[in-house]
Amino acid sequence: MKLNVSPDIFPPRGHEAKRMSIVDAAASVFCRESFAGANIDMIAAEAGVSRQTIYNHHGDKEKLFIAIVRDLTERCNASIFATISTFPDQPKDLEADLIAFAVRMNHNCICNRDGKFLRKLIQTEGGRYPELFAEWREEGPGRTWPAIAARFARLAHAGFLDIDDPDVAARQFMALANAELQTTFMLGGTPTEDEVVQSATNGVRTFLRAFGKRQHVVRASKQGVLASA
Amino acid sequence: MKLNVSPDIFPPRGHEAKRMSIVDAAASVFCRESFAGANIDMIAAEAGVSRQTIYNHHGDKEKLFIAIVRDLTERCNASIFATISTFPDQPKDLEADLIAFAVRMNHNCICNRDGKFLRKLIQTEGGRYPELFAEWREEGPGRTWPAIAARFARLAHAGFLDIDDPDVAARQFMALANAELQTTFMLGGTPTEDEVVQSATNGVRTFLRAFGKRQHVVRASKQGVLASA
DNA sequence: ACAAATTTAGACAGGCTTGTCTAATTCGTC
DNA sequence: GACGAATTAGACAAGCCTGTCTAAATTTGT
Repeated sequence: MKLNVSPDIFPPRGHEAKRMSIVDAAASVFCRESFAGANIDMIAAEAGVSRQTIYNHHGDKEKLFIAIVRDLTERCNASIFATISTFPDQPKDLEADLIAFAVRMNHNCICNRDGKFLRKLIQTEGGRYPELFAEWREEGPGRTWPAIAARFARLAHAGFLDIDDPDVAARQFMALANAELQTTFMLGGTPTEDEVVQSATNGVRTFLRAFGKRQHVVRASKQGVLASA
Repeated sequence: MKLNVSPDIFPPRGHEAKRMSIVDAAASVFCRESFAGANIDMIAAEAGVSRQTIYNHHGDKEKLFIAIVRDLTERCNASIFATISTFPDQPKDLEADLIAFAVRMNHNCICNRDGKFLRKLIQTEGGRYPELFAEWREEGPGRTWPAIAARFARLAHAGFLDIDDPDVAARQFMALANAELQTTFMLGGTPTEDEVVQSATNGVRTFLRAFGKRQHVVRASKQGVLASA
């Protein structure tokens, strides 16, 4: 009798462990060397696995690459949705809460390993596998942007922001939060904690100068942001 | 006696023509295939030149690549400075003039051939030649950002904008103007004219909501977004 | 401890690429 | 038209990489 909880077809457990270490190593090597520059021996060495095992698991280099992108897309999406769920729906301090959200977004979805790798692979190999990356576009941006926009719409509806088009606002929010990190991202670098916070702070302040309720709130005297605490 | 005006060592003129077509083709192929995936025969074919000629001109694949990046950096810098010189110092219609400037920036420096190629090469191969791309960073962003910031500072000083930190404002301006084009850029695509104008328009409007001179003057009763129109 | 499945190291053919070389050809100039 | 420089096509060795194959060693479940 099997005590196997998951309905997977793969019998043992070391098998899955190998599979994961292959995927990890492959992502790293494909990012560092590009698809054409990567070779299976590097990946095998970095995964601590023999070359043949990689072929056993994934068939060939191209199938391996596709598996990596699908894997990264899935994991990144999970991170993004998890982070979106921490969006401040009822902020105590709107500025501070949005800054913290922007910083979380950076940490969990953009600057972390998966985020960096996926971004690099899309940029580098996007042209080579149109259908694969079209798939990413639908599953990724196609689903996450509306989710972020919905949160801003709710915040606006609750009276915290003055937004015409939530979709535009969502994209501008992220663009502003990362405005100072663009050059670093271009070169594949990772910004320091301070840089992330700095960029998020400046970005959110500008965002609130544009979309924050101004004197409307104070005008009626009591229904202010602080009142919700 | 030579009538050669330039002090170059290369005698004829067809020589230079070949050199240029090699550089063009190499940029295109390196971008499409990545450094490792590109091969000299492709470049030779696309340049309409024999393989040996490429070796005569550039020595080897790596030297050729470096020459391409230097060449693109130089040309892109020229475009950027030329475009910066069209910044609206004395705007008649601030919003319209800034939108037009943002659109020019996109056309001449980001969506054009050189801009797309240089960006792609930096993203793709940035990690492989740290010194080369450090050089780009100094010559490119290191010089262009301050130039843009200076223009915004002047505009603020002239009373058109309310800006604390011109460097931050410059980065945020560009980030906002391109906010809606990020996904397209990621995949190496070129946005349509409409998309560029749309993104620039939305970006500049938000920028002006944040930094435009507002109702300080009007505060007493007439303050509306519409008042700024 | 045993049997089945998996992994490993290594060898291997086939293909592709770089960079060199040579001999013939073309180009630009006088 | 003639000269010299540049270009061309093609062959070439050397190296690297993919993907397959084998036989041995290891792991896994019972």
